Amino acid sequence: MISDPNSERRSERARRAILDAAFDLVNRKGFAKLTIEAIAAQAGVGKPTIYRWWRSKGAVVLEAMREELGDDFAFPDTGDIAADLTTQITAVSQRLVTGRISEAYKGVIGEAQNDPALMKAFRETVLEPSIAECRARLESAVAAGQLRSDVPTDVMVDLFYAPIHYRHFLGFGDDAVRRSAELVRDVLLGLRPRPDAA
Amino acid sequence: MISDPNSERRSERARRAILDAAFDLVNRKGFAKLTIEAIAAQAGVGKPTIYRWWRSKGAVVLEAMREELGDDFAFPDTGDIAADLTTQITAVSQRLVTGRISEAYKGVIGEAQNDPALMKAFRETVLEPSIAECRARLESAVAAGQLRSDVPTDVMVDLFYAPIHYRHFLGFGDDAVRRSAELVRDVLLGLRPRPDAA
DNA sequence: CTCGCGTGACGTTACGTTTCGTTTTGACAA
DNA sequence: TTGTCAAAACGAAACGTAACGTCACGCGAG
Repeated sequence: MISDPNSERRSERARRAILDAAFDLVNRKGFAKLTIEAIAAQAGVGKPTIYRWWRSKGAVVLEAMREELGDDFAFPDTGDIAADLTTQITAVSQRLVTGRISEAYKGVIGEAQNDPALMKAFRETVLEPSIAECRARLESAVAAGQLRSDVPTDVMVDLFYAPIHYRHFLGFGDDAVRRSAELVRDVLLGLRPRPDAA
Repeated sequence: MISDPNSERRSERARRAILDAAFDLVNRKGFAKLTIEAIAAQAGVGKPTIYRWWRSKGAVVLEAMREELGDDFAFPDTGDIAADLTTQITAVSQRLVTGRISEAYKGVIGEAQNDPALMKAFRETVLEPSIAECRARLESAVAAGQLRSDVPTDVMVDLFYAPIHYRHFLGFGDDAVRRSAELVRDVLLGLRPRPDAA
């Protein structure tokens, strides 16, 4: 590990080339066959430059994915919670399974299983912003009386996000996308307010 | 890759030693730091013997985990679906997060992201038997009028299994176990039959 | 002048395979 | 049931290869 580089003198050109090369390579070769040496070669950069600024290839790919993703995690709010959830959950599922970041996403989470710092970074920069947007939308639906109020919204979030990730990581493939609308419909069957006390 | 060994002449002694060493090492070192060479050394076995019978360390660990797990995926059936689900989902969550197979489970699924054959084997030998048991129990509950009949039971299974895996893979740790009973309770709020047509 | 940069080389680790005796095993004969 | 024998799996060792993460060097930009 190289100690304490001065980030003010950092080369933006090298940084961009590294992230671009990493993102291109992870999609063409897959995360497992991605190497720091290949990133350096394609980026026209020295290996020490990569090791100077990132702890692992997982960290590089996370940052590349993070930039590809942008910082717009906004949830639509048309007033119709069923429509908004169907739109967004399907979109997220599609982005995970068939989208540009699919390989990077799987790879980072796989590596993060053995790298707590990487897991922390992934959750803070990718997962939690997305969860927060979803929960905010669900809370507004609860306030509008469109969803029951006796199930915590963070559990509701899990009911939508967990199946998407579960199906993605466990290799259900396109099936996960196809069934995402059905998932939203079925979960909403249970999350609608009910007049009686069952 | 070595071609077509005769499984009738296979050494059970070597097989046992390899699986035991793999399972011990994956728990002590973690899956990422597990190597075929270390397995061979600890098992007192030559590397070619491992490569002769398994395609990768993931395949070795899967088989070791599979044997540790046994083939009893039975779901309790006391007639009370809430109690049975709470018991079993909590148990499965605990086994995943803090149990003996935790490291092996995470490692195999991580490697399976880049190894379709391993993913297929994992699903067929571990995941699907467990899902089948869960779904059978849910179907009997539907038949008994304890659960609504307008949500497919395979979606119901996902509502319980997906959050467990999702929380495990995304590093929620012990929190996943602590909240599993709450999860069952909240999901059941929505899966109970409702008298009205909302 | 400083310090990040690219280059190239370093020792190390693990890969997956090959070679080579040794030992086990199933098949067959008595 | 028991003995023998060839085939094949075995353990050990060594191989070339790939990528690791680090270091030393000289260049060039701030």
